Amino acid sequence: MKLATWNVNSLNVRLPRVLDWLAQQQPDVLCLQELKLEDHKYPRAELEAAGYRSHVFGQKTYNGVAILARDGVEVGDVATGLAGFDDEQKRVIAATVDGIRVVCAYVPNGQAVGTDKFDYKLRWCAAAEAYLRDALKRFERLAFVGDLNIAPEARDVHDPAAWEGLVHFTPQEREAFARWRGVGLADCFRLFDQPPMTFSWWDYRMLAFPKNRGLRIDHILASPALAKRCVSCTIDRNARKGEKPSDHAPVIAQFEK
DNA sequence: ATGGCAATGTTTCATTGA
Repeated sequence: MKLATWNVNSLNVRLPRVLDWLAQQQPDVLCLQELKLEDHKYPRAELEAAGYRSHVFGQKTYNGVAILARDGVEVGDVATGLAGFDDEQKRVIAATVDGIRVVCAYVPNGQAVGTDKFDYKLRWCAAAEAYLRDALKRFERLAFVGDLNIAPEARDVHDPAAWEGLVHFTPQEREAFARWRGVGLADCFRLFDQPPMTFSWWDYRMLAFPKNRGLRIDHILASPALAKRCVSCTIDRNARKGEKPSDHAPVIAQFEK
């Protein structure tokens, strides 16, 4: 199964690029974040015409997530939000897809250390940990994917010295990511040799993309039973090129049966 | 060879993102 995740930074704006990308990559499952639209404005018909069925948890202006599955791929048990964590922001949708529990998440940005938003991010990450611990008891094959908004290690940051202590690369956030790994999830990208300086997000400003000044903050994490079936994990930086790109690139993992 | 913020709504600026 080919599984991908992509923060599209407005599906309204990005739809043509998403359709192109689906035609080119033909994933079995695509998890989207930052739809920035309500469910009734979701371009369901266009995506169905492209051969994908969608499960959507949308929100106006901010957030919003979806799981798309190629026609013929079985999807069941759709759930939204983090059970037990009261959250007005639409950041999580989960579904069982072809026997794999897929949790599609848009982790809060956190703005800056010391702000309410940073506290919310840390509380959110702790709630996600509890959610994942419970999910791992119920689903042998589990994938936790999305814009997790944390660069887990120095090699995931173009300039770790400059970023140390800044949001996305604070010790507290790295610890939160480590705890997700601690419940039994593997970072699929690091199961393989990777080119150095591979990132999934680049600022729109300051020539960040051409200079490759990015962060690896989009991830596919897998339970032990799923990780051992992972045969590749890559980031498609080509999707960051050209006209009107998202500031994030898709992460793609392939799992054998 | 990439390109020098982008998207949204509160809309001609403010807010948010990362």
